[in-house]
Amino acid sequence: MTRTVFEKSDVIPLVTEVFRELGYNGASLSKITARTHLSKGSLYYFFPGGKDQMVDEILTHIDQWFVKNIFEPLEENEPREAIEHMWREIDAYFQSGQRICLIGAFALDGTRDRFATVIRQYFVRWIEALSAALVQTGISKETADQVSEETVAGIQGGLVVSRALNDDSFFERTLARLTQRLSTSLS
Amino acid sequence: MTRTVFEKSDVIPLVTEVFRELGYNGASLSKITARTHLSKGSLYYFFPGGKDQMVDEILTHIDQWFVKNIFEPLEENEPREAIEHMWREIDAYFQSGQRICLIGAFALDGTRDRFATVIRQYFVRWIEALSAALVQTGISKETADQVSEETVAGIQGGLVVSRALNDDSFFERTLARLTQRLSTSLS
DNA sequence: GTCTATACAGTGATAGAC
DNA sequence: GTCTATCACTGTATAGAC
Repeated sequence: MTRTVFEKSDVIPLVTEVFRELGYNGASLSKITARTHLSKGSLYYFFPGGKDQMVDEILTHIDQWFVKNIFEPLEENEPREAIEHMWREIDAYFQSGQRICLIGAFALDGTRDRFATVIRQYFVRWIEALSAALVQTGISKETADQVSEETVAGIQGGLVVSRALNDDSFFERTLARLTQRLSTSLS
Repeated sequence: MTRTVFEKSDVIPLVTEVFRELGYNGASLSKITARTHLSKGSLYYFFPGGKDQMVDEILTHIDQWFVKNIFEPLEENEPREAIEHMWREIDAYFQSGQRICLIGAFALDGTRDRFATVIRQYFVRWIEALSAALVQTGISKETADQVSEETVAGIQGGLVVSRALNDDSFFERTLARLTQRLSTSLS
């Protein structure tokens, strides 16, 4: 009889995937226990506040990942390099379109209002960080804002349609088009 | 004591808005009864198959609307005119971003697998109809396909981010950018 | 075509043993 | 930090009166 002992840092990624696949309401406690192999007791040990606390921590966790791996590099590093880095990270993170953006999905859901601040901040910071990097390369603030909005929305749209078609290549093509548009606006 | 009597054609739009706001799992029968002022009994009279039948008919209803108002015009009318017509209809349909695309939202949800065929077909036909119209204007099939994919994904992304930011103007700007891109590729 | 009453499974949450 | 047992409640669905 094996007995696995977890810490919270192990649990969050597990629970995240359940919400990503099933959405807020679809991810019932029994579904979560089934897929994580953690009992309700254990789940409530880690998250006394229940599902709301789970989602709160999940969103914070995702946000932190993006801050560290995408936003801060855009804000602090050499801009052209940081932008190339962003494309590689995004493709890897969304697993070429197989993985959706939980924050984007929650934005469409009735879930939005409950977590409005985190959801909003995530997109605001992404767009602003990208725009600031573009300005650094010498293009105008106006163009930079436009291109940034187009890029971030384009990624989200690529995820939606890629999943609707059940075709990863759609996301890949979307990423390729957006990358090219962005580098065109740089030169 | 007023007593309202409905037919199915009255009921579908009402129920649609509940699913649009709350998602498949969020739209419980009690929420639906509360917002439509129809009892469970009446709901099951119209949809004996329960929620699944509701969603089936809702998606078909939405699809038919798009076929009639967007896809067929693109396929049959003068292409430039049909494309301009599409932009106007899309802006009105999504109420400048206040209304989400239910089919897109379901694509992100665990709901996708249950209604995979309708969801897929909707996007396939939209992209193909738009591409065909573009080819009619004389541009190459390759470019037309690219621009069509970019446009349809862009609209979806605009809806996601607009709702995440709780800012209708984001959707309006997205539509404006996409319109311009599209007309640029025409000339 | 409307409704209420009812059945019964699944839900989120808690208590307490190990 | 793990688990099972149990709670009140909400979920979908059905039956039958009007």
